[in-house]
This record gives sequence, structure tokens and C-alpha cells, in this order.
Amino acid sequence: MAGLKIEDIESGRALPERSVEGDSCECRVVHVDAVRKVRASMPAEPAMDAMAELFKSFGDGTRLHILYALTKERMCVCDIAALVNMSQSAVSHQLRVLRGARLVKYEKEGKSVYYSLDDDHVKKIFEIGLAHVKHTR
Amino acid sequence: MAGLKIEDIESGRALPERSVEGDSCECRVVHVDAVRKVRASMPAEPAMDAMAELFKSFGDGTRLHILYALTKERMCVCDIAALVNMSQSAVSHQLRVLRGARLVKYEKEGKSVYYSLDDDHVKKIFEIGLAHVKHTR
DNA sequence: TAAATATATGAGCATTTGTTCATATATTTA
DNA sequence: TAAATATATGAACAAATGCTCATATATTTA
Repeated sequence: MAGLKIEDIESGRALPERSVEGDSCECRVVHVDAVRKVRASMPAEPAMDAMAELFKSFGDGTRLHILYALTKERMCVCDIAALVNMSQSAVSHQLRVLRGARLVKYEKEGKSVYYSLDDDHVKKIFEIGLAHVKHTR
Repeated sequence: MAGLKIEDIESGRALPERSVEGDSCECRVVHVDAVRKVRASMPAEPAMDAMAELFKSFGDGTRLHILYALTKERMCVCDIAALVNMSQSAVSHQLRVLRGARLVKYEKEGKSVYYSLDDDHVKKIFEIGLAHVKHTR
């Protein structure tokens, strides 16, 4: 359990500077004002959830390669599998994740299914990510 | 196993349009040219790894909250734990992850340890993430 | 120096994740 | 219609993840 619930702070049950929660041996909130300030500007929970899901999509090597590829070319599953050197099945599973995240869309053409980006932000996210890694090392 | 290794394509072992890998029942590469083109512009593997690690840091709710908080305020562990309503231990563990990703830095002050951002890109990544979720829904 | 406090960390554990394997579905082609 | 092909998907499983609990470390304070 956390040292002190935010609700306690907001409701005033937490005293400024030294607020103790029960007899737990956990730490006390030192800067209630700072916590309150941050909390005031924190995006709502659904937005945070959506953001976490978005970044999670970029947080796996296979998906990252797929997303990058689709910033350059519309590709069928088969092409993608060859590109990332991974089984068709693995790629299909990951494409499902990306579809779920609304990052890619697809069009059937004969036996093939062509995937492309469904989100303008993907390219921009890549740019920043690249700038980051180039800057960092 | 993948349908066709990229090396096979690059080396010319893969024929344009209909290249079969052994007698596997996996799909064939349809667009060798597209695969080659994408591959040519794909960031090097270390960069991709670093990017995946970067985005992974943003891909968890607790860490996302922590990172956002630190874009607004320098905070001690105790403050953060109260803010995200999570145990001091859980927060400490996640801070270690963020330290490992070089996203945060810390300064000891007495018994407390104050964390702050160690990366200029964090704010920008947040902005894009927010723009994304606002646009998407 | 002893007690209190803030933070860090290892072990354990349940959950999630990413892959493979087998197989289903859909479409084209013979 | 039957065979071939492209993709999708469920089950199984190993690895990674995120938390809790107990405890260690470091610092301050009594």
C-alpha cells in the first residue's frame, strides 16, 4: 500500500509537511504542495492509459521495425515477415496488436493484406525517438 | 522460422516476385524491391534497440506518471509514491528502471533523494503522446 | 550511540508478453 | 471443385515485467 493516498491530501486529511498514514512504517509526504500542483496538471487517467498503450506499441523491437517500415512503404504481411526476419504468424500477431492500438490499417487485395499507417503521429514519434538516441550516445 | 531471410534477398539468392525458401509452407516475398528499400533506410540495430528501450519506459502506467510528474517538479521518492499512490518500494524499483534508461537523475539531500528529468526529449515525447490521444478519441 | 526515517534492493510470485506450432479461413488458380 | 497460397488465430510455453514483502543502507535526530 502507498504511504499516503492522494485523496487524503486533496481532502485535507493530510497535514502540510508531516502527514502520517496510520502506523505504517512507510515514508511520509514531504511536499504536499508539490504533489498537489503536479496532480492538478496531470492528464486524466484515460488519457494516461491511452498514452501508455501507445508507447507500449513502440516498446518492442518487432513492432518498432514494423511501424518504421510502414512509415516508408505500404506492405503485405509476407513482405513484413521477410523484412523483420520473423515468422508470418509472429508478424500477424503483432499486427493485431498494432491494429488494436489503431496505429495501422489494412486493405485486402486478393489473397494478400496490405498494411499501412493509420496515424499521423507515428512518423513524428519516430523522429523524436531517433533524435533521442542520437543525442544520448 | 521466417519465410525468407533478408540476407537471401540482399545477396540476390531471392528472385524478384516469386522467391521460395526451401519447401516450407510459409509465404513468399512478394515485393523484394519494397523490402530492400525499407531496409536501406532502416536505422541501425543499436539505434532501434535504444528506441525500443526508450519507449518501453513510457509504456507503463506507473513510469508514465512518474515521468510526467518530473516534467513539472523535482520530487523526492516519498512525494512520488504519494502522487502515484503506490508503495515506496514499487516506486524505487521503477526509478531504477528510469535511471537505467538515463531518463532521470537524482540528488541526495539529507535522508531524501530528489529526482528530476535527465533528458530534454521527455517533455516533447509527452506532448506528442497527448496530441495523439486527444486526436484519436 | 540508539532510534527514527528515507530510500534501495533481493527474493518470490502472479501477470503479461512474445513467440512457436498447429490449424482455420479466405481467395485464387489449376 | 481441388490444390495452393496468404493471412489469422487459439493454445501452450518460456521469458520478461511489476508488484509485495522483508530487509539492508544511509542519514538524521534524540
